[in-house]
Amino acid sequence: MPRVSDMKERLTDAALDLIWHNSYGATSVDAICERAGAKKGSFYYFFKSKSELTAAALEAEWNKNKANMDALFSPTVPPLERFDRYFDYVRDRLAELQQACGSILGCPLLTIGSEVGTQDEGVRATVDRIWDRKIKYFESAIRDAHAQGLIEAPDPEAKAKMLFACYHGTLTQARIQNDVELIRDFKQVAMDVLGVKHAHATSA
Amino acid sequence: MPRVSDMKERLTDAALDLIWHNSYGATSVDAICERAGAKKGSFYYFFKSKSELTAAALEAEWNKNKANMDALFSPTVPPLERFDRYFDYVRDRLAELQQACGSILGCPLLTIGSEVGTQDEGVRATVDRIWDRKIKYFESAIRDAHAQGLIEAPDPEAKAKMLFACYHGTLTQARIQNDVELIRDFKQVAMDVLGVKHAHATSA
DNA sequence: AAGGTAGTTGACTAATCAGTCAACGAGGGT
DNA sequence: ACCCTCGTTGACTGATTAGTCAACTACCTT
Repeated sequence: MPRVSDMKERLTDAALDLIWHNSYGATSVDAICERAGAKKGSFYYFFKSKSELTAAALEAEWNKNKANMDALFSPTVPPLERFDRYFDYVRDRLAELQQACGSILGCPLLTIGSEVGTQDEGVRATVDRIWDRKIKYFESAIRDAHAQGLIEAPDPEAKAKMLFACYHGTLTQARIQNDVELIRDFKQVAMDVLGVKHAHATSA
Repeated sequence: MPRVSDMKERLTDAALDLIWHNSYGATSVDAICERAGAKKGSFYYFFKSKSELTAAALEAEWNKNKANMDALFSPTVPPLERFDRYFDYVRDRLAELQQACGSILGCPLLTIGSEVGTQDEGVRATVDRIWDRKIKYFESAIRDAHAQGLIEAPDPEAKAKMLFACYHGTLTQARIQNDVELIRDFKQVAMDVLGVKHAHATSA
């Protein structure tokens, strides 16, 4: 057996998978262990509770995705196009996962945050922290778009927050109705929320 | 003991309360019984499972709120004002509940739907059904606004769906961050999504 | 090659879970 | 006064839950 173990990562991967597919409450420590190929004792060697593992799993997921997000929201990309690329990317990824598991899964941050936010401050704070980091991509793109005169957005932070919330509402509706197309339709809504100037036709 | 019992209603009330405050997974049948002042046997006399009770609780909540929704979205009210009143109403109600329980609770439909949607088809279908009914209020207001030339919305159903999704995203963000003010800010976003014609200033 | 340490094991609690059941109670209809 | 039935009771089951623990293993350092 290797001196440096990959068990911690196997556990966070398994946890995020199961919680994202099902829910926090419906995912037992036993199930996580089974999927990770770990025994109970190993679990509690690395994490002192299911709650702490969940927070760790969310952070691990963030770290995995960060480089990707950096690329999608690269300042070299025209600001409004960054949103387009991001929304397309998420939709494609969720469609892929749907092929594999039958369900549109939405965003784990929202799903988990909404479920345990009022009961588990540790997980809630983690969701909040990562949420803020992701909003920064939106905020920066909005500020750039404003600077280029593409939109009128004197308060990029507020606008980013709102767009982020709307996007997650759409992802969640897609999860509940198991319909990926809502995410495609959102791209126009995003332009409306951003107030893209040359958009006269608000629907289409 | 009364021939006609109010136990069924006590159980649905207790269930919705607990599930809304916490979550479906974190709410046990025992806890529901305790709050309703019922014994286990009574519970399973009225409902054959926790899942069935949850669906019934959501329907009961809908029935309680329907008259109120009808009033808020009365055709006698100017269409865009209906949204204003509705958003204010929900914000006030959530702020009230926050006083009582310390948390912004968001919308139980989304919270429950997002949590159990992939695992419990009965509850998911119930959420979906009620969701559709509520969207009809939006749809009708949008159609009226379009007819009056206040907005450009050739597809009121799609627009209503999108606005509803955005609104629920905002409610959920408010729940996760325990911040009611997001709901106030949403009113401007709603106007953007609707594409209200005389809105040049998209933020402020 | 000796020992320390990072990691692993599986059996073990004690609590809680959803759901069952046979027996009981109190009205209302006749 | 009768029974019938709607509603109630609480003890029960068996599975599952999160979390504990002392013993064990294999590698790395020295």
